[in-house]
Amino acid sequence: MASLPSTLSARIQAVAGVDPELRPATKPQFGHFQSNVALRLAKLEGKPPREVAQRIIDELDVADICEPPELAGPGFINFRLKAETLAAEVTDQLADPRVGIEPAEQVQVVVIDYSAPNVAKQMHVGHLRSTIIGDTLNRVLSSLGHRVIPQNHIGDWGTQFGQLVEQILEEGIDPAGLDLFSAEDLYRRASEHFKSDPVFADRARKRVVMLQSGDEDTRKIWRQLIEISKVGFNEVYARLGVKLTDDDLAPESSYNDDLAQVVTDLEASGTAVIDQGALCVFVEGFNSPMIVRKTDGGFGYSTTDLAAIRRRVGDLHANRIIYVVGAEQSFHFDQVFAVARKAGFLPEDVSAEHVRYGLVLGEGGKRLRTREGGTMKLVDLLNAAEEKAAPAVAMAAIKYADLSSGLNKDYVFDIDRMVATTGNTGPYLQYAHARTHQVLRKAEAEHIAVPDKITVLTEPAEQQLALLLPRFGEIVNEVADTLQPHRLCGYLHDVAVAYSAFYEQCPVLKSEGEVRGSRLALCVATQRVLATGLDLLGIEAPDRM
RNA sequence: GCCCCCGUAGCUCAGGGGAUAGAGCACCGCCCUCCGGAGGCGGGAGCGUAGGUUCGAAUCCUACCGGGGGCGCCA
Repeated sequence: MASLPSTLSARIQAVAGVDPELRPATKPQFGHFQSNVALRLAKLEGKPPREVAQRIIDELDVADICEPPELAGPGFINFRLKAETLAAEVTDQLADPRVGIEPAEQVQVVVIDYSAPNVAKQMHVGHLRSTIIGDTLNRVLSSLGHRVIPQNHIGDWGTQFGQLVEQILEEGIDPAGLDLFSAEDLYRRASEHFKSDPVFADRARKRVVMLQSGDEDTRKIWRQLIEISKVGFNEVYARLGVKLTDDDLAPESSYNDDLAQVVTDLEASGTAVIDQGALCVFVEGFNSPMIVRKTDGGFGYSTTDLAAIRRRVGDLHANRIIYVVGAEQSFHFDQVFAVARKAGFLPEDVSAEHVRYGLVLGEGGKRLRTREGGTMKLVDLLNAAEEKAAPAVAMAAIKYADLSSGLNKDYVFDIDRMVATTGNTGPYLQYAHARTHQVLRKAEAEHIAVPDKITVLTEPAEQQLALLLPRFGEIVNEVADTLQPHRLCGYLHDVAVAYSAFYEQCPVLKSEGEVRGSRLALCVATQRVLATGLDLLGIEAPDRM
């Protein structure tokens, strides 16, 4: 079924001949929708804009869905929907089990790479962004019917594990008894030991080789470190309510066996060449090559990422691959994608997108780094939030604070602002949702039936709300296309504001007859949009707070 | 040096070429005999600079200034 705006848009286009660029009105006094088509046509036709607009209005036949269009300002055409048209639109949405989210015409397999914490280290605030942005994209794309395959690319490989294992052996620690707190302390000790003691450093390097060559004792300790890390990660995922499970783990180490083949293929095809001792891929437009095999014969993370792309395309059959990784990796991913295209690992019909989010900055806009002492563990943030509010509300505050601003911008970390429960926040949306339930609960207690139709929309506050609700599906599509969750946040905030205004200005239970019934139905419609929208953001929508 | 991102209110942020640039926080003043005040209403204050494209620019282009990030063997 064509949406109302698209129907209206088509009618205007039939008369004007071009896309009317129908937009929601910028102000209530301009009606519900506006078009600037006359302003653009005026130049072509060599006539005054208002004259062009008037001609369009005269020829336009929209009397069945709109009040008479109005000519305004320099040549805008303003449209005000008939109340019954608006009511029918919301009623349709009310009857739709999907709340207006239209299933995608082309179902895709979408791989989303997100979270990616490091083994034997606690997650920090930077992981928060990747985790919850990825979780939201997962939910949004899934809601449209796409098959989403999360990939949690945990850091379980590399030279640091030689240091860790060696330190464990030296201290005689049972790694199974560690948790992420003590593992991170161990990590620090191992790192310092490595720098200060050449003998230890040498043993650590040899231990890396043992790990890589599959020495069983070394592998056993390594596996235990991974196990205790998974426990820690899963605790955080559970608290955050994100959907990641152990089934989604795609650790770096899982690509080890593919790396040699990747490199062999690159070399065989002539894509990679030896330069200064290292095997490199040069791609036009990049001022440095990608090193796929180091001079010492080892592989770096670029090679791992190429192997991951191959698996995602070849085994997982991805149509779209999304990486939720910090903006500082932009060059890396641009290069990985370019090399993968050049090597034929990434076919033209598979898209690869880097959802880059800004750095987490501390006070004063300085980069927040563990080494600088400005340590903020993710669990500390969660704990701080839960000191101020119940868990569901605290998580809503944190998630919304993170999701509601644009991604491609550095991010000033302010714990007090993040856990605020007033203003444009997650709790505000939850509160609006709880208020819809409050009204409906009372209606039920008083045995007042809730109709399944919106019939009366006379008050401006009712109309504003009714105008907003049916846009839900369109907004979800926008998020799926642009991968910008903050658009959904902004929309839901608008809905919550509109509901608050409605709530203040339009008594529901105190009104009577058809008006009361219609307003109750509007409460249900609002409740469903807020609950569904919050769910897409991974935010709980309690019935009461 | 080269490349990328970002400069909007005191602070943190929205603004898909269109009408008088919007929120929140903070500050000031109001609103509970009225379905829950985690709320609502009102107030002051802003597009880094200079050009250009356009009927129209916060938005597109160029230069400059300022901040951040990145640039062959860490991941």
